[in-house]
Amino acid sequence: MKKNKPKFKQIIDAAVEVIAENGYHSSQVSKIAKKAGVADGTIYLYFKNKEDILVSLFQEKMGQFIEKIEQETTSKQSAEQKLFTLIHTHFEQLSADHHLAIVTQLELRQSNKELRQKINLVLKRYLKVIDQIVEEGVEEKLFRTGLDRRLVRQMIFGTMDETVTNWVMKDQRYNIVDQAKEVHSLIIHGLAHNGQ
Amino acid sequence: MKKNKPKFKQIIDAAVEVIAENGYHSSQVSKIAKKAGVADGTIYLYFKNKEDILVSLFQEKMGQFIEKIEQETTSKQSAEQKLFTLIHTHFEQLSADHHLAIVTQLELRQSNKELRQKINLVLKRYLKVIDQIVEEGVEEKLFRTGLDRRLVRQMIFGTMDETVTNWVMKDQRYNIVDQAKEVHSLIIHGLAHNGQ
Amino acid sequence: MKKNKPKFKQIIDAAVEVIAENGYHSSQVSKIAKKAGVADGTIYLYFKNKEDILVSLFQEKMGQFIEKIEQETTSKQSAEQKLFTLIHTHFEQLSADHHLAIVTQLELRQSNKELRQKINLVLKRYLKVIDQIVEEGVEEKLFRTGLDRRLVRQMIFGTMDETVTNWVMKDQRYNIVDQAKEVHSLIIHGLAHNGQ
Amino acid sequence: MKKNKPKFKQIIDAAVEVIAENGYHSSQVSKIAKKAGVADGTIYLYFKNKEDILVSLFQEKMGQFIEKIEQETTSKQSAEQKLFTLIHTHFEQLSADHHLAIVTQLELRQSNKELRQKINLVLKRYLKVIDQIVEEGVEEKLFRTGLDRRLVRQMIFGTMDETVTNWVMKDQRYNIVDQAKEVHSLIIHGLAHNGQ
DNA sequence: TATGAATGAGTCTTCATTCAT
DNA sequence: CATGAATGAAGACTCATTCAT
Repeated sequence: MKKNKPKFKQIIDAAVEVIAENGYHSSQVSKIAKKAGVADGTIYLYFKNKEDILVSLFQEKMGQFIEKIEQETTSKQSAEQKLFTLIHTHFEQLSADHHLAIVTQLELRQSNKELRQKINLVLKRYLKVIDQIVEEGVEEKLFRTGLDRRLVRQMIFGTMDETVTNWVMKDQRYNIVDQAKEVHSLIIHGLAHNGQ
Repeated sequence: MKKNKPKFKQIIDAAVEVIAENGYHSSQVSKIAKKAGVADGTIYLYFKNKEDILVSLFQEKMGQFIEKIEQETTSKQSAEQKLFTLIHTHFEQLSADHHLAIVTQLELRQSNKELRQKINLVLKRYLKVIDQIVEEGVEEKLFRTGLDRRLVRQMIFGTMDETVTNWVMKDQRYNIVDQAKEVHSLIIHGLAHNGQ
Repeated sequence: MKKNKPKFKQIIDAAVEVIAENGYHSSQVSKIAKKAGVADGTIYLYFKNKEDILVSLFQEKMGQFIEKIEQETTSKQSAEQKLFTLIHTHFEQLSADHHLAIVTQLELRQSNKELRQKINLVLKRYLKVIDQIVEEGVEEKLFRTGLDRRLVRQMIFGTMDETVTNWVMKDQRYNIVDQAKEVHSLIIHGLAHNGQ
Repeated sequence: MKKNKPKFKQIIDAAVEVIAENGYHSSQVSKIAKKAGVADGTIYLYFKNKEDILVSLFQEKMGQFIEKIEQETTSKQSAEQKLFTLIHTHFEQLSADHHLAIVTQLELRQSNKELRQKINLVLKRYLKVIDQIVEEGVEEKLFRTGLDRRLVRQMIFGTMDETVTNWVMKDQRYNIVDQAKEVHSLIIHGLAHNGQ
């Protein structure tokens, strides 16, 4: 598994395309191989099995995804700005890669429990970023004290995830990046009147 | 499809059990038939095909699920109370049926796009309940004006859904009903200080 | 197996219709029962099994078919006239019952060897009629001597059968009865010049 | 479908054997694969589906069959000799391959309408050969004028086909090639006295 | 006699994976 | 490293037949 070989990335990129275009269950190894321009057998020189393609795909793509979010957020001053940047960058990146959006929001969820747990492992790094921003917010006295960290994380991630999934299922017909501000506001202030 | 025949429900209940215990991909029709105590062929007297079992399962179980929530919420006075009741009843019902929780949060998501769209059709009724509560909240001046209804709905549903999914993936080791109050608070007030 | 019960004929008539309309392989017992207006199980009070419906169908319908041919031919004087009448009546009867034509020429041939041998048993009576006409023709010195009886029978039956089959496969678009004269002539005189 | 691969022919030959020995309806794909010495899945590298095996079988075998008849007949001078050669070669070839005789005369007729139409397409080439011989016979003034070409073709093909089928159903217990002369005579002269 | 709900044996086809070249 | 032909396990679905009512 030499991850710096061009063929490794070639195959992963082919997999994203094939899965986005055909759906998870119609994405046979042979189809991915064909799109990547290699023989079926070659896949198995770079990946242990089919599931390993998917795990690697997620690691590779989500790795970059999270890295970008880390970069963008650390440069911001306040927790509030950081949270906005996180939401904005999250939406922006998936908006920029339609294939990836389909794959992460819809197709990859059709995998079995085992694969999903490996995916969650990758996501942990993202959740930590969220946790830290929340921590900072509390320290800055921007956020309430006594917040259940896990629930907060679930609200933030759940809201963004549901928002992106709905956008994908509506065939990405509107601009999701535009909604970052409002989502941010909802998370910060909730539904109630500011004054309350 | 004779939905009032006892065998119809027998098979659906067997399907919930089998899928929860074995996972979606290891749930062969023959396994469901065996658990239901009928012959394989009998399944096809009550369901068009395997996918139809899943769609019917979701319709049947979610129908009851949503009905319960509708009942519980309408009796409450304020939008705030209604929202709390919705969250509480949502958690309570899934908490009471561990198998169903696994099936709806994890296994049913492994279905293809087509099935998921049928599932979304059923969910629409639930989303309407949420929408109406939000509407009432705005009218009562409890909630802010100018809220993007779709985003609000996605925050509410996404937060609950993510919360339940995390609970299921943690093997339901803690009491999720206890969290209804905090989730409700997060949705109403967001992260910011009340005083802001 | 009380063959004079009306239901017996009811089922056979339904079978002819169903097979003609749906083809042999799409003619399930349940479909025949429905068309006959009886329950599936009732079929088995009148027939041993599905194959028995087909054998009975052939016996019943071919019995009448052959009987008619026997009647028509015996009244004729010469072997030449008898042969013409046989061909004409053969064509006429199938022409008058399109469903039966489809069933005997196309659909019933899709049955297995065993069933086909039972069918041949029924046909024997017909072949005997042909044989006797040939015999008479030889005695009348109308036909050549030294004819191989079996081959002659095969020529006569084969020609008629192929002619009807072609007509059925061309969706019965022309009048086959009109061809009786020419077929008769071909069988009597063959291809050669009369004068030879 | 790589028709020049040896495995293609291997499977077709196995299919002929299996169908001749077990009958059409007891000829499972797995049985054919086993006889051909390949895995079940290998069948599907060379054939689209089970029906495609049968169509290909008929095309392959009948192609050779007709080609041989074309070769043998063209070298003959008169239409009369050509017709004899056609009948003789027809009988000879099926006589030489007992399995093929069973398959073409009995088993392949158990296929559905769709398949039979594909088979008829292959047969068209054969019927054209017959038509041309008849045409030549008329030009040579050997045959009568005013003959209905289609009926003549049906007499010739029907007689041969019925003759072969009877021989196969009698378990090929006599020598059919010996009958070519008499069949030829019947077709040329019919039943009537030469002198008429 | 008549019903029709229930049975369960039987089979084609797919596709991830291997391995000889 | 790369190939791609070959493998073979696995499963949804049909439908003739039965039998309790």
